[in-house]
Amino acid sequence: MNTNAPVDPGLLDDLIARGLVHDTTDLDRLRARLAEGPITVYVGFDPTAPSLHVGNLIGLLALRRFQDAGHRVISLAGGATGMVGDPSGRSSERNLLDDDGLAENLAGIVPQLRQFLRFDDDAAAASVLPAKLLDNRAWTVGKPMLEFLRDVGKHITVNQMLARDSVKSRLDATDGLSYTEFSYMLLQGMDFAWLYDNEGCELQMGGSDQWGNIVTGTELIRKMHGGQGHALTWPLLTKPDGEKYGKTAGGETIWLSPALMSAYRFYQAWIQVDDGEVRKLLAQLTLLPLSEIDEVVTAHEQKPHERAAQRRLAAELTTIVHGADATASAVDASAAVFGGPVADLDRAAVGVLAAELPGASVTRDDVLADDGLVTTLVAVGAAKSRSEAGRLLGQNGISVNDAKVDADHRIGPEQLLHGRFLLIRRGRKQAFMADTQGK
RNA sequence: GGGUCGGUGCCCGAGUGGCCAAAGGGAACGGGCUGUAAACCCGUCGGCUUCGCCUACGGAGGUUCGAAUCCUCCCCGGCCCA
Repeated sequence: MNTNAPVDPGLLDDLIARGLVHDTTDLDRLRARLAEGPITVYVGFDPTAPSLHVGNLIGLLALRRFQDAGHRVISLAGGATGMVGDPSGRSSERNLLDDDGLAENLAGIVPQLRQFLRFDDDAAAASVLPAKLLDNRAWTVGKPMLEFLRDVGKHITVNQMLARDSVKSRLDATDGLSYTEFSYMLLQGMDFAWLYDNEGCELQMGGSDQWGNIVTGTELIRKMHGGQGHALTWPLLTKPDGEKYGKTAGGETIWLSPALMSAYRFYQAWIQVDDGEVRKLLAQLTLLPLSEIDEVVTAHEQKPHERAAQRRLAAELTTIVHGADATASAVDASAAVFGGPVADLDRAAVGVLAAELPGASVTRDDVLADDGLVTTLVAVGAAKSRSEAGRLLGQNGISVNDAKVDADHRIGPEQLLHGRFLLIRRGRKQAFMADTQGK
């Protein structure tokens, strides 16, 4: 490897301009180090769920930005740390994952980690340094406890651990903090120190809630190896009200896995973003150059009703996560749902909707029954219960194939699109498909 | 281990024998206005076979005509003491 390979000198300033730098250890030193040549950097992802979600997107893209800028990146699957649970940013104790759950989550996440970076041949083709994917179980699982206490624990005082915000807030809270979670920062710190020692990794990045964990790592690097580690954190993605980002209009987590959230729903989540948020999100979550982002935003401000900025944001993100084809389908489906009458859609277009929209299959008899509407609303997920379905109907919140319906509405066979489908809308933004499959 | 305070609906938080499916706030959802935006206004916000019934106030019993509210035991957490 040519350690003198050219690196993009503008990387750090670009990150700052995008609002992606919340805090760093000694910015000047980091800047100087980055100027010297490729650095090895890592971001860790704990398998807390079977898929990554928007919250992880900044981290994935951060690695991508570093790789594109000529650096060597490591994405770390937290198979070990995931067993313990990070108390950072949480007000209550985590439930421990069992082995099966952990294995399942890892199986879901690891391919996603691969998806965002360039490995081996792909890296060669793009002439960037190949990315590396590691699992911290490799150096953690077999670690004897006494060795851990002597090698790692000895270097960190409980005094500093107690001073961490993540710990302090939990000490003040009524739920307390278990010793297990308290120890989390040592495990993560050990990761950084191990990567420094074995992979030459000098920089760890993460959300601002990771600061304490990361700095524990730089501390260990200094004490165990006499080296200099750097930390860089970005602000957590939050909504204007300070809530963590990651929920859709329907209140569901924005997952990256198509199995958990279709491309259409993912696309819609971004289309609906507030005007005030869109520039920030474009800057932080896309790879578009800032100059282009400013153009898009300016255009949007001139004709806000066209929602060009939201469309661009949604398209960019959906492409990154789901690919160009899925994005095209999502755009088509969106046009169908929010465009003209669905009765005009051909069979293929309805098929796309059926695939992209949440929904369910129901029997023709159930749909056509006296209470078929309510039954269908619940089956399809438009209402959580029959009570809620009734309420929504009473509030004028439901339409079937574009037409508002009331509680007395009875579904007739002529309403079935292409003899089998029903487009159900709840409110302005949510759409569902019922499919009788001719049954 | 002892003492003490506490565990209420998605969250926070009132309630301390009937008027409680449980105040108030937040979130969320629907309607109106819009641009699939914000703000604002109105409404809803446990379930069901919905003018009634069922389930629910950490768990299990008990007292009572009647309990989220009283008693007993248990579980969990905070704080103080050991």
